[in-house]
This record gives sequence, C-alpha cells and structure tokens, in this order.
Amino acid sequence: MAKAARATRRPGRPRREPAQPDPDRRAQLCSAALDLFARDGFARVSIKQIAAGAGVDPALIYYYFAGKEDLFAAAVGHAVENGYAMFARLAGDGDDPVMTIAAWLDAQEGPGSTIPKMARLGLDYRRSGAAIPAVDDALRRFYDEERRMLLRAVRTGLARGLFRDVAPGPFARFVSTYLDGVLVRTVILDEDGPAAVDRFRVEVWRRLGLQKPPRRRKFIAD
Amino acid sequence: MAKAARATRRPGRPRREPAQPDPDRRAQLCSAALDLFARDGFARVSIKQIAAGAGVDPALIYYYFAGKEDLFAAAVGHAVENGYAMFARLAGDGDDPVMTIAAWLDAQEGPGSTIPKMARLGLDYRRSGAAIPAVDDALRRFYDEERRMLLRAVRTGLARGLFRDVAPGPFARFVSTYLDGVLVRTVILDEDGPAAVDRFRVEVWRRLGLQKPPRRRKFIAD
DNA sequence: GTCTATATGCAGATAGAC
DNA sequence: GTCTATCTGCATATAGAC
Repeated sequence: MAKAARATRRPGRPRREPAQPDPDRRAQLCSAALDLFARDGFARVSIKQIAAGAGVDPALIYYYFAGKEDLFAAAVGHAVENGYAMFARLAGDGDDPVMTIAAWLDAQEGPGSTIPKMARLGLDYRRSGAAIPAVDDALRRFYDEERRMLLRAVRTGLARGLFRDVAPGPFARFVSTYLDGVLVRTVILDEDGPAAVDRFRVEVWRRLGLQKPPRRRKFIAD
Repeated sequence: MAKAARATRRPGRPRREPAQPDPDRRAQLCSAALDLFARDGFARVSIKQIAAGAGVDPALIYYYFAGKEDLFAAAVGHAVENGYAMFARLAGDGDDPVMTIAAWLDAQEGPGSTIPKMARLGLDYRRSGAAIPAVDDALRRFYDEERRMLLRAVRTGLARGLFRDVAPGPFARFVSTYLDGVLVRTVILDEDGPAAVDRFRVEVWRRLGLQKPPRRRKFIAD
C-alpha cells in the first residue's frame, strides 16, 4: 500500500490490475472460475483447476489477477454482469408481465443459470468470513436488480388489471425467498428442482389470480 | 460392519475406530467440529482449529477418528442425534400441535440451533462432491424425522378440528422449503432471520385458520 | 502474453515418547 | 489417553525465460 497522496498510480510502471492485457482472456478466466467457484466453493477450487478449466497455465492467472481472492471478486462481478443482461432480457421480453414472471421462474433452475450460481456464490462467500467490498457490492446490486425487475412486472400487471390485488413488495419477497428454499432442498435432498418450481408456479399464478400457468417455455434465459 | 467373515476385526489388535476410549471426549470433539464445520464449511476448517476449539492437541483427533472426513461424518451424526432429541421434545411438549409448530418455528433461527446447522452442513457436504454413506443416511434421516414430526402435528390439529382444512403433505413441504429460503436470505443478504420467521409465522397461522400467532416463546428448543 | 521452474507455507496425517 | 516432533504433499504465489 503506497500510503495514499499520489503514489498509487505511477505512470511508467504498469501495475498488475490496471493494465489491460487481453480482455477476452480475462473474461474467459472469469467465466471458468465462476463455474468452478459456484459449483464447489472457493476453498475447494484450486488455481490449478481453474487454469485447467480455461486451458492455460496456472501462472497466467497471476498475470491477470492479483490472487485467488481477486479472481473470485472478478468472477462474481462477471456473474452480476450476466445477471443484469438476463434481467433486462426478461423484462424487455415483449413487456408482458406474465411472460416476464414466467420466464424468470424458468431461469431459477439449471446449473447454467446465473440465478442459482449467484446464490451459491453468495452463500459460500458469506460463510468464508472474508470481506471484499467489491463482492459485497456486487451481491447487493444483483439482488436489488432482481427485486426491481420483479416489482416492475408485478406493478405493471396490477396497473393493467391483469393480477388480483397483491402487495408487490411482500409478494416479491415471498416468491424470491421460496425459490431460494427450493434451491436448498434441491441441493441437500437431491429433490427435483424443475418439478418444485413447476409446483410453485401454480401457487404463484393462484396468488396473482391468473388461470393455469403457461407451459414451460423453451426459451433459455441465460 | 463385520460382514466380511472374520478378517475385519482381529481381536487382539484394537483398531482405530472400534476402540472406545473416552466417549465424553469423543462427543466433545464432535461438538467442537460440528460448530466449526457448520459455520465455515468443511474445506475451510482445519484439524488444528477444531483441536483448539476443543482445547486439545491436533494429534488427539487422529486417536479418536480415522481422519478429517471421518470426523465430519461423526459430527453430522452427532447433529442428527441432537435433532432427534429436539424433535421429540417439540412433539412431546404437552402434545399440543399448535405449540409444537410454534416451537419448531422458533427453533429455525439462531446459530446454536441444530436445524440451521444441519442445513449448512448439508449444503456444504453436497457441494463437496464427497460420498460418505454415513452422512447421506444421517441427512436423510434428519429430514425424514423433521417431516414426520411436522406431519403428525398437522394431522393431530386437523383431527381435533383446530386447523382449517389443509393438505398435510404439501403444507409441510411448503413450510419447510420457505424456511430454508429464509436461511439463505439471512446468510446472503444479512437479513433479519428472526423477523423473517415472525412474518412467516403469521402466514402459517393464517393458512391453518388460527388466530394471531402466540408470542415468541422464551423456550430454547435446542 | 504465456510458460517453466521454483520458493514458501500450511494442512493432513503418522511415529513414538510419556 | 495425550502430547511432541516430524513427514508428506499440495496450493498459493513469484521470478524469470521465451
């Protein structure tokens, strides 16, 4: 730590992170790291594994990142970007609140989806005891954005008279929380995640005063 | 298991696990390990930490257990024993289904409670990719027993005409799943767990057709 | 930018004294 | 039973060649 004043950014000597070597490679490493971190947890994943997953040498990781923690933070940031793009796609999908909510429910499952990945990353990170401001921010922003998208869909549906009267805030919280519970049961008890989401979809539709939920969409949100 | 004819258990030479040195110490080690595994996860906890937590030398762990995994399995088994005792206490508590369910809800929060501990252990274990039959069985038995206790309480309440008509199976699953979701939100978003449980209690009481939920009990189930 | 070679440290595990 | 001393291996991380 160069005490502060000016010393933090010497022009001539490029520092580890600020230099922009190969953005594609960086993204590739983030993506490989993200998959492994989300699946096995920070402590169980080695730099070697991540490098192997990306098809490069372990030492290269240290060219792009200051260390394992820095890579983790970057991977979480990468996931948040994915999430933002997904939420935008869901919300903009014809601006139909019913379809938005249906597509969001469909995005809850499958190991490739960003939503369960973020939940796993977040659980693991919180339990690590580590405090990385960039990760704290990223997690908060992700869940804030998800909530905003949901609230907007519910309010739009209410305004158009599509939904029975529900309180958007509590409703959004209820639905999000339940789906996190589904994730837990799926992991711990090896239950059928998609089936659990399907059952819940019926409950959600009932609460919104809608008819039978639409057939499961083929559309992969993520 | 002494399945294999005789070879597994030579009488003269005491093997690592079958010997029964000091049951109290063994339980103490399980308990210390349980707390740490549940809090930080298997991979982040070192034998050294566990020994320090129990106030003994790390080498002693290997006198009582065959290794870290064996200790983990024993700790999970220990937690299941705690859980059984707790469920029995909840169910036998005056045989009042309303109080049983209320006490069970109260037991959902607090890091000392076995229920969230089991959830954390289970999540961590499943993600580790390890396959330890003893742990698989223990997890299944814990959740089976919890479910049995819940179902019994609901059915008793229905039989006595205390509850509005609900389907016991789906209801039990719904409540358990939601509470797992509360755990996740509590950990990831640092939400107020007890407050979330209190809110949910209102919803549960409404579904059961009961009046205002009772005040939070002082009784610590665990 | 990417790799080879290597330093360093710590965690799991064992042998053996007491 | 419990501890001291120690071995082993792997993971993070760096130095430097290409």
